[in-house]
Amino acid sequence: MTTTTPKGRTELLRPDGSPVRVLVVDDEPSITELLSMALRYEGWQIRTAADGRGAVQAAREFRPDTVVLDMMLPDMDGLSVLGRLRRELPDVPVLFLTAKDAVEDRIAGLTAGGDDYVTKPFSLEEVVARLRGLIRRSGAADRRSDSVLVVGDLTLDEDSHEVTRGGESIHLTATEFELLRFLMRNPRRVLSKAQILDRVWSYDFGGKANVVELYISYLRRKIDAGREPMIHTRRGAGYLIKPASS
Amino acid sequence: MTTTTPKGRTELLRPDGSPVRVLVVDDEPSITELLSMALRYEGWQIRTAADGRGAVQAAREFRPDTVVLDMMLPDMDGLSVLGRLRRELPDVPVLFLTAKDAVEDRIAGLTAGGDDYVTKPFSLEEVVARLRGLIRRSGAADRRSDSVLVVGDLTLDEDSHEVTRGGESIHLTATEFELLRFLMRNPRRVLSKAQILDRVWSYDFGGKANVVELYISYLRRKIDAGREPMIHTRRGAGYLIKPASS
DNA sequence: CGCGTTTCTCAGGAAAATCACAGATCCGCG
DNA sequence: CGCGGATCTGTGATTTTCCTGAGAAACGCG
Repeated sequence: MTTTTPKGRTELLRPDGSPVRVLVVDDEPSITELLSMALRYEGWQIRTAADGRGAVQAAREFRPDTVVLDMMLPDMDGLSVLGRLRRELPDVPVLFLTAKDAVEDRIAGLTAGGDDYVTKPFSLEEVVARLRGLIRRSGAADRRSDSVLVVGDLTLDEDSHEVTRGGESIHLTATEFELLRFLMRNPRRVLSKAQILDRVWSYDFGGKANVVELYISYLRRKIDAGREPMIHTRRGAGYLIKPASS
Repeated sequence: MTTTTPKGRTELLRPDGSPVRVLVVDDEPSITELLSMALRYEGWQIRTAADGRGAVQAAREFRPDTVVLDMMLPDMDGLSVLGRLRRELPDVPVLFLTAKDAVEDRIAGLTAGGDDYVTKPFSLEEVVARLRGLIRRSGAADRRSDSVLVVGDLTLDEDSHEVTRGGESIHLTATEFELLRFLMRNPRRVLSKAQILDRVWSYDFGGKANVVELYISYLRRKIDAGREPMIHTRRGAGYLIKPASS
């Protein structure tokens, strides 16, 4: 089920109308904190655990709808934790966090059941998007909630990664796509460069804030080219997207 | 009966609209877990058992539409289990799991009655495809549900393994066929290399994700050669297939 | 056992994406 | 109207990702 808040944000809810519950398992407090903040902001209920033992117990008590699981835990290896979680929560999809390099070798079978993973360092937009996807597809939320964001004549499909304006298909790079998704998930709302940087770029990004301007510029060329602009600058404040002519 | 979800996935249902029920029998928890995840994702209801005794009991209670049966069980040999299962479930088709080498001899005779088998290590695509075939042919699901996938002018017949584009027949190797089937069962959806690997390659595959690129390349030569391409790369995300010109 | 086919590894090169830098442009304000 | 900070964008270096040829190993089959 989805509802739309007065501000235009859509949020996922469970069929009975209660908030989605997410268990976050990672031993680095900075990560669990970062994720907690971001996921609470989505309107979800969060519980955190720092190790496998705590994860299993939290799973038992908290009965989450989905789990974010770091594969690198201090007390037991990721696969054992996964096994025990599965015993507690057979139908709950898991989003794995893995180190960038450890990826290739053995994510075996992990995505087979509809699970998913992101590599560290991740961007919050990516984690949120993937969690939304997992929840949506698992049936914990109403299945009819679909994967298409619409603002005016602009559409963005999170499954096919397809973006269209006025029916015309538009090709975006991965970063452009995430930036546009973030804008479109917050239509008519001014987003500061800092917010955008924190959300769309990975948490360890060391570069200049100028990249936001740069990518806004890229997006405009592709989205607004020739047409009535939908992406607007609020000098000294940030950017916002809204339907043309309003 | 088949229904089509909003996302374009088709799922098998029983004539009364309830989900298909599958009993999975294997003594290795990692296998039952892997299969449970994958088969649940197909929208089926799963029950597992770890030995012959449990299998018979589960059969009696759960009344599955089909059974996945490891022929190597701890308590009794495969044939006895099969016999007792048959007494409980006379008309239910069975998918045998067997070790790669111990195959040919006796299994061949067993499949005469409409059953089927796959050898360990298997790929999930293969298991799912064969189960779908068994269910379809057994009449547990509506018989009209057919075995041909169609995307644009590309067709793939899961029964005859025939592939055509624009009417022209195309010869694919086994791996190419499974990859294309997976793509075509998820048209217009971006599939990551990890997803593809987990689904199309066997669960013990230790190689690099580069094989996916390689086989995509093979497929393109055969499917897209000269024509308008249907297989598309989403850099940093994965691959997807969709009808040409859209 | 030998041959053709299939599967897979490896590595070079091509293509695309990301980002820093810097000069151009815009805007609000005095 | 002119200034200064904020924003925009062209250029090109760097990094990442992807494609594909060549060949080795495994397999299937007669």
